Amino acid sequence: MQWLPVSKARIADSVGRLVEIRGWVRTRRDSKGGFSFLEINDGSCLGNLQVIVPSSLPNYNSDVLKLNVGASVTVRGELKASPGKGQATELAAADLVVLGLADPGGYPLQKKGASLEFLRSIAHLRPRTNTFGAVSRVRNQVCSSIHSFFQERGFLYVNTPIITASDCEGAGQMFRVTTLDAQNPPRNPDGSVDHDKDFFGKPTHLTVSGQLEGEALACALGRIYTFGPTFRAENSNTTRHLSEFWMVEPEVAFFQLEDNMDLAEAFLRRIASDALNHCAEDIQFFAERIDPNIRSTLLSLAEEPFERLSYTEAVARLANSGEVFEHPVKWGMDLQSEHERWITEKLFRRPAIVHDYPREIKAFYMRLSDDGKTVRAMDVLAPRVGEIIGGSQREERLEILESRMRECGLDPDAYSWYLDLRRFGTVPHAGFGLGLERAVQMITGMTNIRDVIPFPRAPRLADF
RNA sequence: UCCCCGAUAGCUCAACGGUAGAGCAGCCGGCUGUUAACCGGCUUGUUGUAGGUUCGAAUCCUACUCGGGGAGCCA
Repeated sequence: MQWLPVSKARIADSVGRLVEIRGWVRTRRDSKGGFSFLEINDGSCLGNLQVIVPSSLPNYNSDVLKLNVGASVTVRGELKASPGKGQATELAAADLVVLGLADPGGYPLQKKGASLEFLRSIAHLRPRTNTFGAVSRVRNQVCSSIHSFFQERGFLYVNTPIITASDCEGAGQMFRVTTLDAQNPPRNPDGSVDHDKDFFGKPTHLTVSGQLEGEALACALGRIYTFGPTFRAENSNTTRHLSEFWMVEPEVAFFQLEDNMDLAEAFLRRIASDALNHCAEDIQFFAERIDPNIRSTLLSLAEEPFERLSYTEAVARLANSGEVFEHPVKWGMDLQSEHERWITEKLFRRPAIVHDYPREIKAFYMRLSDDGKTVRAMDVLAPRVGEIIGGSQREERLEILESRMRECGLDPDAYSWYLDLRRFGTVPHAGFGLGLERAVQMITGMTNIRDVIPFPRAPRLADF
């Protein structure tokens, strides 16, 4: 007798098979006609398998009638075509074993819907809900698509360090990594902390980006991508920020900004179409329960080209929009959320790539354009989610890169290994970063980023 | 970090300053190839915490804690 996942047991082709099902009870309905209905979910798909348990089973009264939401069971029997509506198949139970009961007095998940806020407080149990199951399966599909997309294009999956000593990448506050005694650290004669006594002999932090190391690898291997955890110690409390999140960072030698934009667009397109093709049942669930427009959003994402416009064009469109913005628009300022939303949600109603930003508001490593005013940066903006990808063509000219560092208040000597990439065999190259959780938000329609990662980390939030 | 909103039964929510309620879950009974099953009955409370105003506070005021939304920072 074969152990079959619910996803397989639910398809009509499985009728007639003798199978074993292992999972958790979602609901029980008793019939005085001499049997009970159980619905079993095992996480393999959104739908449950209906099980018909006859009262003739020896443990019907002692076990089956005690089954509540959340109980774990194994059931054996024959899969039959279901005469009822809502499912193609059902399992005629010949044998049922209870692995663990779930006392309804203490088990917080019952048949009535619970709020997402409440589910956040029971992060260890919310994977058992329809919503979080669907999110988890879509998140898995997105991860799979990421690897497939790059592997098919000859990218090497590389791993960059989690612990980093480059502590001034300009990408936000960092978490310190240390083995020093916080109460009583070793000190220099002048009273400052003696970092030479620390584990690595210098201050170290959790990475905020693998980009700089990724550039080193791309400038040897050609096309690479990283996919790993990233840490930001910013005290930001929003529906689209996490302190610990997963980021994908491709980096490609000999790429210019236009190539980079093409790559980013094809990448997001692939993620959307894979979700539509491989997670249809879950997407349908999101359309019914989370965001009624999610399907058309994904179809448009998968099929229609993104809008592209320069920062200068964007500023002009905003200035002439007739819209009253809280932050007045003028060239040189960074685009605010309200501006990004207007561009993606009002002007185009789909993703847009804004490129060639003023040098003053972008990072030192972005390539300076001939106009001297802008750098070859790009942001992919998505409706509702905001900036989902940020990237640029990198500055490959040594002297200009050094002067840009000084301009940004950084000491070039601290980046000597990074500058070596320009000193020896420098090449044009470009790359970008995609926030995995924001991608999952875009695909699912989930509005709070804390609901698309199993155990979210945010300021004052490190439970479980 | 700033602004706004909120906290009532296990969950989702109601209750004009005047005895704290409903649905779901649970328990008992009925009915039924059922589909968040259905029908009847029963049970469920330190109204987030601490103070204050008042004859009387879930309701008004203050502080705190926690949560949500928005802003900034960004992916």
